[in-house]
Amino acid sequence: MKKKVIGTPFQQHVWQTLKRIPKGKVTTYQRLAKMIKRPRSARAVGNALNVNPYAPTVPCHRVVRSNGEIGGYASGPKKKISMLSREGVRIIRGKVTPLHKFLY
DNA sequence: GTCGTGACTAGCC
DNA sequence: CGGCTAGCCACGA
Repeated sequence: MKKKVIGTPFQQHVWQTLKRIPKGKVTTYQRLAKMIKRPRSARAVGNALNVNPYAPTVPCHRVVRSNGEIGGYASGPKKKISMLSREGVRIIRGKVTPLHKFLY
């Protein structure tokens, strides 16, 4: 079994950082971008998640916007809300509440 | 709350 | 190889 999915160091870093987030916690695109030394690449981060070959391995549903909004999800925003709600994250009107409390 | 601009990468022709 | 477009976005006015 040789999983040689490299893609780009950028994407790998994004996935690795996202994977290290504990359950019941969430993060924002901007914060995640800063973690990977690319504070201006919040977009690239979102793009990386969209193409992530580790879909079930990378909890992309734990990533929300800085505004606390769910943003989007490759499998459907409803799914994202359902998963977060299932982990104990309170979603009100499609937004994480209180976001700061669940921020990693 | 809305509008417009900025910054980064991947994919396609 | 070179240029252009789109994306799970963010911030300031």
